[in-house]
Amino acid sequence: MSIISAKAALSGAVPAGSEVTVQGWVRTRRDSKAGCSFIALHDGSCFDPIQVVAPATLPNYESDVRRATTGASVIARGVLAPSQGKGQALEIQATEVVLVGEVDDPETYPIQPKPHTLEFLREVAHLRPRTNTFGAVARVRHAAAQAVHRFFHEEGFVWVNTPIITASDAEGAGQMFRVSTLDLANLPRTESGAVDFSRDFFGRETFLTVSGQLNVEAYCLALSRVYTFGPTFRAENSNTSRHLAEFWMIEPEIAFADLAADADLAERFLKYVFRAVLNEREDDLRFFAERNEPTVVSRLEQLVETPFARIDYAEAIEILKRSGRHFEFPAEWGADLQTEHERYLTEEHVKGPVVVMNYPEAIKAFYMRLNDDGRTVAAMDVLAPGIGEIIGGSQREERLDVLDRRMAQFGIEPDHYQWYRDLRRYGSVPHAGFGLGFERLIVYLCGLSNIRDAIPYPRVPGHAEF
RNA sequence: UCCUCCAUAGCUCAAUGGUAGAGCGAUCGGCUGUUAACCGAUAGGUUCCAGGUUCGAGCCCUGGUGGAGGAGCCA
Repeated sequence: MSIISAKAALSGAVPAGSEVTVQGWVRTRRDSKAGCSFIALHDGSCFDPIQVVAPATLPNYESDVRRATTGASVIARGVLAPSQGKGQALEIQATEVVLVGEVDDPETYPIQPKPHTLEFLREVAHLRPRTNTFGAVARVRHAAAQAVHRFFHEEGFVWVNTPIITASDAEGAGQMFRVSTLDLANLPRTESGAVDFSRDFFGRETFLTVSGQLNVEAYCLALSRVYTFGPTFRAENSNTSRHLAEFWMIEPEIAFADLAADADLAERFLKYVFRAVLNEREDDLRFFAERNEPTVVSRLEQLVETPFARIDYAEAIEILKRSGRHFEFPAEWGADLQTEHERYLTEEHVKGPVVVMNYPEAIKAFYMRLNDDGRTVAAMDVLAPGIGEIIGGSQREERLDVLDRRMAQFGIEPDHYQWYRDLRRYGSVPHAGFGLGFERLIVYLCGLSNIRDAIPYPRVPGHAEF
């Protein structure tokens, strides 16, 4: 008698008539005076639970089966058989039911068999994976993460684990979390009274990383095609449905490549990941389409099949000006595109995904390559209907003299970036890359409205419970 | 950080300044190869906290705390 998952039981992978064991948690139990109880048992292996039919003739029927309330853990052995009822093709005709862990107070068990608000479920983050929604999010997140690694692996990329703890100053990417073992109540001081970080664990100030990009560039200029995929931290006090203090970022970097190659990579990447999730998590996506966002499947299918348009920033500004649309912030050359601008471009003008390229140099980061016109940099944003900006990237400045000028212009201390400058001194090549926040991808895939539901344990200002 | 809205039973929400209610969930019973079943009954309340106004505050005022949406910043 083999132990099988609900997925194996329901998918036909195990032939009907087999003696099997299933184990999981009770979603609902319905008692029938016909002489049995119906237990909807979920184990997370797929969206649907497996129905266990427990006959009243079981010796522990009154003592255990009738106490298997919502949330209890159960092992059931029996025959996988065609269901006599409608609603499922197969079910377990149980010959033995073991109540492994009961719910000691059913009244206060938070996950009741009824709809809950996502806000409430955030307060019980340790139990919310037992719900339809968060089980499905977890499976989609896994499928997407696997697809990310598979895509890069198949394209010959090397996964580089850039450091979590970094001594690099924020290059304008945001506030950083300090990492220190100093005694906060008794800080060592220098003669001038400043905190003496030379006595800290690393002998200097250190922080949690805000990006692995600069580190991964070094590996790019050796291994040619590399990427990072790991946790990233921002200490910004931003309380929105789109920001987390701890999130996962994906940052590929390619050598001997320009911005056009970067945009091509971004397009292939998104299509690969979306196609994989469409193929692998059809059950979960169907649920999200019913529950969250009706277009969640159709918009993914459309994005996979539509070639991404490419327009210049300057062209985008002209399109916005000619649109006749009133924007809260008028589109002007030199200003960054607002959310309302991005949505107009992708949802109404292009009516599909679009890559906007070559932004004014003053509004972009110091490491982005200065174009020959001297006023724009080789930066790109990928915009998609229903979400707006999903990827940001650039060709990097590979010329040391230009990089030094840009660092000076942005007021960046060159001493902290000697190793980064070295990459331009020893065998520099044109290279490019992009970054995207993994949770924003999950929000889009699942049709969620708050990024706090796209990560198991969200960290935001004021909250690090669980 | 700024703006707006919100906070009442385990959950979702009602309640003109005058006796705090319903649905769902839970418990018990009934019924049924059931489908987040159905029918009946029962239990369940510091109305977020601290002040204030009033004969009387869930409701009005002040200050907190917490939540949501939007903005800015960004991924």
